[in-house]
Amino acid sequence: MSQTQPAQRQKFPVKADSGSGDLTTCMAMSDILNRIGDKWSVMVVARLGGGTQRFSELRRSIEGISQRMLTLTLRNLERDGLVTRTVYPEIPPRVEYALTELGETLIGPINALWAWAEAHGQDIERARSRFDAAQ
Amino acid sequence: MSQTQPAQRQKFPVKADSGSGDLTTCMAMSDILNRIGDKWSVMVVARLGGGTQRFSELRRSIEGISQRMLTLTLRNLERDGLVTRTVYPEIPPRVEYALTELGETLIGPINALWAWAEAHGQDIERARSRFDAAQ
DNA sequence: CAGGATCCAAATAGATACTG
DNA sequence: CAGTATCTATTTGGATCCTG
Repeated sequence: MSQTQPAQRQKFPVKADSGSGDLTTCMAMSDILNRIGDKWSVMVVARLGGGTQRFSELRRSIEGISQRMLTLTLRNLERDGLVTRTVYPEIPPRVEYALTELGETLIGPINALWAWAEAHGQDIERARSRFDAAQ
Repeated sequence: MSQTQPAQRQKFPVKADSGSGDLTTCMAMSDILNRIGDKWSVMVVARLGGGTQRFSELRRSIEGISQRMLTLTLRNLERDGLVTRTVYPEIPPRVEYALTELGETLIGPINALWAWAEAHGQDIERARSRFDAAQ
């Protein structure tokens, strides 16, 4: 809704040239999905899209996430260069997380997906009920 | 997406108050990600974005997918109303899969993600190496 | 050809306890 | 506060065999 959408000139590699040209893209895609397609990453990125947040703020704002999973999710996002982790050597400790520039570029696509979810969630729900009833 | 049926969406405890309406979207988002964020769904949808395909065509075009996973993935996509399954009573059997209208609407967001993956795959790769080296 | 059924290995997630 | 460390439960995914 608010974020900039990256210009998108590229069509799908559906009609792949028979070369292996977009195998790399497939792999990259698979990779990306393994990263942001997990249970919590998108939620975290979305949250950080609103600005820097501390660990406990994230934990409170993401309903249902366990401490462990938040830690792991943040670690992985940091590893992939999507999130920065800043430790302030105070007592009690304070650690702040923020999106990197790379992380910010993800917000566009995520928003697109978010919008889709918002628009078609009920369609899926209904399709599911119909399908289940038919069994 | 298991041997049994469920693949239930994540249940988020809904706060009574709000006014933010954010939680519903969160639930829907969680839902969507559980569907299309799995290991193969996006690949299958992408493939079907190019038009109707038979089971074995899909299997060949999606490197590394097992028969079982393709079956399960297609079943779930069908259940969610994203894909249609058409059986032709011939011998040997022919089964064709295609996107529904709902499924087609997913292609936009998926393309956005795809483009992102294409554009930033190397960045992630490099960030990862750097992070791992720093440990 | 397009799967269904089983079995098993691996990856993920949650709960709990502990720490600087 | 912001984590680690463990242990366990659940979910996945793959291999293999079987069928109309």
